[in-house]
Amino acid sequence: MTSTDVAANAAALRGDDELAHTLRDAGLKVTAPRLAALRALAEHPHADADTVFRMVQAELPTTSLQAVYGVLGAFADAGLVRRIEPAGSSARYERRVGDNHHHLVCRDCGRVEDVDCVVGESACLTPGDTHGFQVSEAEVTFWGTCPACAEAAAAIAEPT
Amino acid sequence: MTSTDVAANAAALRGDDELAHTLRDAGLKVTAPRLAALRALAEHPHADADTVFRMVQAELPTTSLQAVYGVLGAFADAGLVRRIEPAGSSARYERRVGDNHHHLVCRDCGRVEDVDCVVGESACLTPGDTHGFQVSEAEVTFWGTCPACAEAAAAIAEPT
DNA sequence: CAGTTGTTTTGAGTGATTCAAGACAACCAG
DNA sequence: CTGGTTGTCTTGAATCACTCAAAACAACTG
Repeated sequence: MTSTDVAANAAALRGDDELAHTLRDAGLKVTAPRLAALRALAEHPHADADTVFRMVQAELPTTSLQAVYGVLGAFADAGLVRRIEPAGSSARYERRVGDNHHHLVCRDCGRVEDVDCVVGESACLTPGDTHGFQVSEAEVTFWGTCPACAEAAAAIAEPT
Repeated sequence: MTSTDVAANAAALRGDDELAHTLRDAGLKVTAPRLAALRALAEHPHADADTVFRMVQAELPTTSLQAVYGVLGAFADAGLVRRIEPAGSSARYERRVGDNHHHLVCRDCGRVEDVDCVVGESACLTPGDTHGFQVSEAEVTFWGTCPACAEAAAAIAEPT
């Protein structure tokens, strides 16, 4: 192990310390796959299970896909991550939780970006007729085309 | 066939006439499974593919599930129905299309109800930061508990 | 009424996710 | 620092919603 490796490792451990606290505070045991999953979600804020799996596997090659599903499920149950399921893509997980933010989804490539609520929350949160439902949350998804896909579409429509 | 059957049949045919127009106007051929699917959607305004399948099958026993998927896909492509995919349930189809209305979904049983947009459409439709996306649509889903599930939960929490 | 085009049937396949059982590891008490 | 308990991970298999493809069939056009 070189000295840079040592430094990188120390930094990773320092980061892991914080992540470990996050896990313990949520009442979850601290394990390597969980720390790796949290790190993966920090790097890819709207990753799907397979993306998390590949990133975890990169450092812990024995990790199974089912373990990742288990980890993500436990995180979601503990309120540590939020699970979103945009129509047409597989489920995505994000650590930004507890604030009422919404999503912008690309119809072509499925890319997801966060957007903050534009109008006041209370207006967003209250439908006119609740049909007797006890409404607990309003989820807003903006559908559109991301810059990359818009460019790609333009290139096809009008080739040079 | 009794006289009431004749009357019912005539009414059904009159109804089918309207449905046939709907299909033709959308550029689709008129077939028995399609008429049956439209009728199923009129009766169950947020039915999933399997529900439509069972209803179509009740009057056309030879109809296959794949035919229903084909029919619903053709309807969606033609803009005749809107396909919604609430997280955690299978895709649902509704004939109410073209107006910007939203949905109320029960977290427990998946029941879906329509709600009209509360705040002005334009406010709903514009996120603060679009991240360069060309935004075309805003989809709002209200999550909550339907009256039946709320009652069931109360009964479990506080048994007599 | 025959031809063309689009639809339906039949049969198989896929991808995301879940279930179950046993091996294993983290955390607590001693 | 060690053993027991509890929760987590591995392995292997199964499910569900949905899609694909080819051939049989039926709706509309002329």
